[in-house]
Amino acid sequence: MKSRRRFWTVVDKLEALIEKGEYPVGSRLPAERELAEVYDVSRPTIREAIIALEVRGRVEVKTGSGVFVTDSEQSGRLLKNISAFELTQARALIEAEAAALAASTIKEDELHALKQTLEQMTVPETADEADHRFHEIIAKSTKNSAILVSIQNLWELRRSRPQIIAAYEDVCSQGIEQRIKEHTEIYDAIAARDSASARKAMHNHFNRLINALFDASEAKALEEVKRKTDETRGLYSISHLTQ
Amino acid sequence: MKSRRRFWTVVDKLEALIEKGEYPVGSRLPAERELAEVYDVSRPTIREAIIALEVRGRVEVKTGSGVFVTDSEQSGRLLKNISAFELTQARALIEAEAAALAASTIKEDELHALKQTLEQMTVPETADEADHRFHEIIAKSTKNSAILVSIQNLWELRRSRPQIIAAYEDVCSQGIEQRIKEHTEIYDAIAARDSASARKAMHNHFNRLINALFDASEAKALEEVKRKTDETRGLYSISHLTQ
DNA sequence: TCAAGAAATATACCTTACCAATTGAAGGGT
DNA sequence: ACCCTTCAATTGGTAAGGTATATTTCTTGA
Repeated sequence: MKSRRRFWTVVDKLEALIEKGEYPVGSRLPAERELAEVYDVSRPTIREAIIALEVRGRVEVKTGSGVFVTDSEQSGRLLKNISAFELTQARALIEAEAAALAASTIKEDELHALKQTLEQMTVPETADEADHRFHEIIAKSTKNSAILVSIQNLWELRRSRPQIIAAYEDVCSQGIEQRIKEHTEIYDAIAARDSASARKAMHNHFNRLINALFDASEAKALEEVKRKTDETRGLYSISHLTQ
Repeated sequence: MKSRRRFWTVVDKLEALIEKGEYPVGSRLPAERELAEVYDVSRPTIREAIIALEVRGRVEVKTGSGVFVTDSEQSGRLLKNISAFELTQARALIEAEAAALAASTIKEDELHALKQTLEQMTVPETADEADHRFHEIIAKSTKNSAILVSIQNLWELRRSRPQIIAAYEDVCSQGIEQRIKEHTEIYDAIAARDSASARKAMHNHFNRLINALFDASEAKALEEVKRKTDETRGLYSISHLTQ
């Protein structure tokens, strides 16, 4: 039941070579016919593999000239090294602005849906999902798809990185009333169409999260690590950005 | 200088049909040979197009059975409908916060590199590239990878959507001195480690861009369209968000 | 009648072989 | 020194046909 299509194996091999630095950024890959011979497949199969790499953004094909390694695999590398602190800070900045914007663009039905998530947040089973929906409704209420996808991307990041999931799990379970209180403050500000307060409330929400993350990591850390953490706490704080 | 490879046009057409609902989620596409006949290309070309769609996650190929439309084209659908206004507003909000953050996290060498881009901006040939680097250096200066990738994603969006490219081209060419002045104000604020001013300067920069975009679209629009544009101008304005 | 197995069919998979279009460099003429 | 032509290398694209796999249809036996 193997039977992966042949070009995928070629894609994997070429991608590995690019990763390894065998084909540096900007360099040209061997000609189609050479690759066909090396990997013992036909030329169309090589073409398919190269198209897959092209769609993935790893290479660029120049007609009559050759296939060249693209620069872009940097962002993929970046994604792997994002910490929970960075993610939270980014969400704080972006979602605070989204909340401020939403305060003036949100519609009644969205406001109603937002209030409903607050109620769902009191039930432990649906709390996490409600949290997600709460932030997503605000993002959608901005009526700006670019902001929405930015926030969705960050959420996806949180969902997909194991280390970040672990970090959040420690934090979310504790302080349920606090969590609801913060979300309620955000809701109230948006419902009152108060952009500045909405921004502040969202900042406050995430600032508490960041500090909770630090506390959690502190609890786990050894003494010498603890000292380092304190030093960098200031770097990821957002409290000084509010006014 | 057209000469896009043939399979891309097939990809576009198939994607459009999927988008349109001609091929609903879960349904099977016509056979290779049929598609080859319909679009008047060879079967390998059809195969290439399908592989591109597969890598993009739009379809799934089942050997011996057919190629089926995949469910998860949601976010891809969103990306297609982002207007230049939305993109600019999103950049305004996010990059303004990035600038505010960078004002307290930027290092001397980054500040130096930032100043260099200002000089390159005076040369028309390198102005656009310098613009890009200017914003990228600020993003990197935040020392937050999540913010960096968010900003990079938005830039990639600007680079890849033809309609957005067109909209920006009309605007960027005009008012070079103004553009440099705005960037200089941003630089000065960051160099002075003044977060609030940096945010304000970045807001100002993008706010001018948004209005220029509206003016450009107004110039092209007919009378009745013009009226509508005026009505929605308030929706994408960010001036009310600054303090 | 119905269910299980076998054959036929439809489909994607992969290859070989060929020609066309584009690029870039080498070479020659001014 | 410069420009133009030519030519080799490369990718772009096509045609035709055999292979492997999945699905459907048909046969056959209980």
